[in-house]
Amino acid sequence: MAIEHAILVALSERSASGYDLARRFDASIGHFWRATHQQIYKVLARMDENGWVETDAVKRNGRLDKKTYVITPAGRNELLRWTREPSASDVTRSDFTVKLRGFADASAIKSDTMRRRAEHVATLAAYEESEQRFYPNPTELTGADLGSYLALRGGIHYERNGIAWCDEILTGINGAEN
Amino acid sequence: MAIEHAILVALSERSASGYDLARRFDASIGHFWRATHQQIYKVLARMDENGWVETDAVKRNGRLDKKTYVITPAGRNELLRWTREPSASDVTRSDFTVKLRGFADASAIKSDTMRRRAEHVATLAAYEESEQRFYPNPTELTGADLGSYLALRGGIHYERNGIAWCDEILTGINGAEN
DNA sequence: TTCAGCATGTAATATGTTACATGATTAG
DNA sequence: CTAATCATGTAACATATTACATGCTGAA
Repeated sequence: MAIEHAILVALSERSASGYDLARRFDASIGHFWRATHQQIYKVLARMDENGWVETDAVKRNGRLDKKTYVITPAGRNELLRWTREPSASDVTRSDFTVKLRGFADASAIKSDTMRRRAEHVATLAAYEESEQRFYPNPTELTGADLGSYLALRGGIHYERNGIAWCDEILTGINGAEN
Repeated sequence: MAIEHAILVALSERSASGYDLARRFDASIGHFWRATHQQIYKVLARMDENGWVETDAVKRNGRLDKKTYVITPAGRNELLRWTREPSASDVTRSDFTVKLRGFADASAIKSDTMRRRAEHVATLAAYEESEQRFYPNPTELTGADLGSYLALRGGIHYERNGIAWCDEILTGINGAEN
């Protein structure tokens, strides 16, 4: 009961095909909810049965129809109902933290930490570019734009935090070596 | 291929029954990897077949044996092998961020944010207490103790970051109201 | 005697991943 | 003409959750 809602949010921003949604999940939404196209197609079919979405199918000689999914009033209603429920706390499953805690090989952990740090730096740069480009005047935002901006800010916080933690890990490991 | 490793880490610290592991997953390890007792029992059975763990079963008249799981050399080997692989980036699935991005009901999001902030504050306090109690001299730590400490530090960073983000969300929503 | 905690598990269901399958269109 | 991108899906498998089932022990 949650990928449905992520899809509803995506469709409330803009109608899309399954393929299109998959790409959007790879890009912005994927930063806090990942989904493959196979899963998206299955869930969309179920949501269609529920009446949360409608399709606008376009025939394509011989091939499967191209479908554009549109959120229905019932879908918007469901999104609203779900928004009003307290949200479950985030389940962060972190292989890396398991590894760190096990500490089976200090030098492997060290190089993994450096690799992760570089990933955080790259993602942060991408987020900051989006921030500058799309939200030059954050204090003037309202509604869905404000929500998207605050979600992006969450990503920025998360990446900065990740970098700081990596630095602390590296300092800790280097200190223990001497 | 990951809850196995979390269990191996737990068992490398200390042998335990399935029930015991479930409790440890509720407590410290559960902060970065959650698992129910049902899942743990199933996975332990598989790990036993793989030879990663051994059981030290105690008969209990009529009832199912009480089993204490012990990590084997093969299990330690597997843990080492896995540690040396680069770790997959964390999959953070955040209902809350989906909600925030959808922004279907500002006042519901506001109260949810306040609730989450309080959770972060409480968890942070618990972590900081552990830090003070168990790691009074962090610069002297080595090996698994250092790993556990750095994992805890990750939790502390995470909670502080969560609080800062909640504050930013609340400021943003309050600003948009005026 | 009742409730919490210890202790083990099965079964059904839901969710998510990986592999496979097909074919058009467009840019180099 | 070849590779990438658009576009849809099925099938098999793996993983995780929820409901159910059982029974002892010790404290209030």
